[in-house]
Amino acid sequence: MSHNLLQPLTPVVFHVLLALNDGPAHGYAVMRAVAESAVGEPIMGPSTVYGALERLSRRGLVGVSKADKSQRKRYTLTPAGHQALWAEAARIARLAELVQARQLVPKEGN
Amino acid sequence: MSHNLLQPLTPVVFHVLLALNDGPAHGYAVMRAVAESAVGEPIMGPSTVYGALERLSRRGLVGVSKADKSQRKRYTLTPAGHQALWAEAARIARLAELVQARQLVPKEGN
DNA sequence: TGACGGTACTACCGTAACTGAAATACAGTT
DNA sequence: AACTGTATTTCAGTTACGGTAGTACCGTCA
Repeated sequence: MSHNLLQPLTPVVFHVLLALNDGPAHGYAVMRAVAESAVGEPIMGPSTVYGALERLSRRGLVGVSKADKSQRKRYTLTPAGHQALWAEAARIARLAELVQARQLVPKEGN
Repeated sequence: MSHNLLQPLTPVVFHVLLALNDGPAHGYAVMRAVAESAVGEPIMGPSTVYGALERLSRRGLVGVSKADKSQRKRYTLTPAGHQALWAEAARIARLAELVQARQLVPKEGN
């Protein structure tokens, strides 16, 4: 088993993997999905998302393939990518408990 | 309401603020607290923690003062720091729900 | 047809953050 | 005096992030 050596994930990376967890997609679709799941967080422009996809593919967490004859690329979550996402999900769950336990989580409007 | 312009927090920063939430402390104590609350995440050495404290004080999220005649410095969470911590706690809670909703969160040992 | 808006991706580049390694300093013990 | 543990600093290297901007393709609607 052993760990993958990239934890914790940065926000972009997490949202990108989360998007791809719903199935393969091309970059632009990932961008939209990220924009949706990351409401409240600062907007992530193209370079941020595509940059993350690029880095992730270099590290083997996502696979890339030319979709059709168009300019599009199809990004897919690899097993390693799944694992990284799970690990991060677990981390987040742990942090959420921590935060609960200490009774942070205030209401909107401090 | 309005946002503070530094979100999301990086892991170090989050754990540091969390540590200081229990009350003022000096750097070394923060280091130990961080090591404790960040179990499972990669170990953060002195430069990481002190570096974060330094940046946080520059941004006014923590205040610094000389403790006594010793070399120690006393770090305190400012109101802005509290707010940032709350905001991050809220973000984490949101992510945890997201993760729940999508039924990530596997069991230990994948 | 030609302007326009939406889709889809790429390139460049500065800033800032993180982190390892190592050095310093002081206090108390042995 | 050597050693251990506390407490902090410095330095240097890498990487990620994110802005701005540019390319390209497609459909549509006047």
